[in-house]
Amino acid sequence: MQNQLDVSVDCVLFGFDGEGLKVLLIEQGLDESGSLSKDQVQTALPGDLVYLDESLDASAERVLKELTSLDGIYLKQFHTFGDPQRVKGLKDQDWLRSFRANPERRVITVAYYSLVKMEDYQPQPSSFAGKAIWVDVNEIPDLAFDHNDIAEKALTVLREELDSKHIGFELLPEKFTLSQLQLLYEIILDKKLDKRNFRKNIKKMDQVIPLDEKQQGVFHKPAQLFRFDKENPED
Amino acid sequence: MQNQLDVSVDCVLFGFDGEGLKVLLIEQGLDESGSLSKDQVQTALPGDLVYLDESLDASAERVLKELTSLDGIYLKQFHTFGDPQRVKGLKDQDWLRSFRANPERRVITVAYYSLVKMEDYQPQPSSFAGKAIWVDVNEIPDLAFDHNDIAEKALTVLREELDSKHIGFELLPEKFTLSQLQLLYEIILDKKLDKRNFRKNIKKMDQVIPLDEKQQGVFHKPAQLFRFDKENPED
DNA sequence: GAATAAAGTGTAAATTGCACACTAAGTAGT
DNA sequence: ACTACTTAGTGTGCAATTTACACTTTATTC
Repeated sequence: MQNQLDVSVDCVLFGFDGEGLKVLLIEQGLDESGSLSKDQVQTALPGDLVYLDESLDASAERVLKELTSLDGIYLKQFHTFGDPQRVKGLKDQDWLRSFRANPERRVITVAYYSLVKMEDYQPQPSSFAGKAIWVDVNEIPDLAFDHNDIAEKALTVLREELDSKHIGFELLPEKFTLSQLQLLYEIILDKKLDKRNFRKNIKKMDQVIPLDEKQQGVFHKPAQLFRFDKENPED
Repeated sequence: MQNQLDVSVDCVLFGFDGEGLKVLLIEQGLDESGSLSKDQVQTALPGDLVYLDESLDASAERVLKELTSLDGIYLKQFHTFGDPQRVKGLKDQDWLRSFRANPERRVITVAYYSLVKMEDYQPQPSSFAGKAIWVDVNEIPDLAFDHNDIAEKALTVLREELDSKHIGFELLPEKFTLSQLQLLYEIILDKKLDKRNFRKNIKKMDQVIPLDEKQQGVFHKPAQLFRFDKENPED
């Protein structure tokens, strides 16, 4: 009595570059020859099959680490996608065959999202067969499988969890100004926030610690820098 | 390139009997002889392997329907459990063998929770090999696999989603009083609520509709009855 | 008709959320 | 050194929401 599906993890990796919210995607060619003709490029979320002796969380961490060589960053399981046709029924089965799944088999995927400081991001070229690219969340192209659905849901969940979990900081550099933080919130939530009210709220959180340091290299009033203290439990 | 895991769904089915919040569990004997010696009984959440051509949601609905023969009731995926040892590494592998999974294989499970009116619950004896029993959430015995973790997480998620999704009503009989509803909320949230404030909040929701009918057979002032209108979108 | 048991109802105070505009501090250019 | 520019930083009043709190009503039972 078995059903024998393949199980993968996919990771929606968010980054922020000061302009827009980005997602990391993998661009992958059809063949291994290295010759990428434009219309044979497939774009997908980073993901991999789960190893037989590895937990789901460990698997997602591994995918993340292969991309960024970073440990201990925010990573959250948010949904499992298991439509029978999500992989099998695709048009371009040739591409599939060369990618990672046997097109005769069904793959369900456990999706995680993750927030990384782009300053820490060090692409590891050899880890995925394709090239890693950052794409603005508003400009995500057609992705493989149901990865557009996965990315969309990740963004929805990020928005829902942003306030309650105070995770926005994870996307900023080590030291940041409150204006940078506010801009990030505005971009994620896709709405303007009032400066004074925003600052009032932030200053209630004692995970946000002012530094004895000011912003440098700007031609206007330099801003106070802050850092985020992960260890300090909020409530 | 395959990993070949088994995938199941497990369902945490909540019910309310006016006293406490209950969970439906399946009691299962070691052998098929029908002779259940007490210490060979295993208790577990209802669940099953996902069929090869069936979506995860459909699979959870099927499990639910096998138990209750009910359709269209609230059912929500809340987490996927995939520790490599969650099934394989158990002590009592003999029992496992007879249950539903090959102990040599790894099973990951997508967990759903669901809310059912106990008045609607009609156990379908033949659908699961074992006997279905309602157990108070505070008195859940040792369950198979990691089912205690699953049940605990389901309860956490139910608490979190109770307010935002207005799903408490799903647990009450067709016609209910506000006191019954308040008691249910108090039990789920495990705290006392203020009667007047509670009623103010409920009366804001236009999904809760007063009936031209009063409670009968009580030795005190009879209460107004209400029903819940699922169709009316809240916001 | 008296006792009992739960239903049902309003108000005031405290808290939180929201809108709103000016001063401060630095840089760049003259 | 002064002016223009640009973003940082700060407080208050009003509205809305949340919280705390106690008595009257309506039925049943004896």
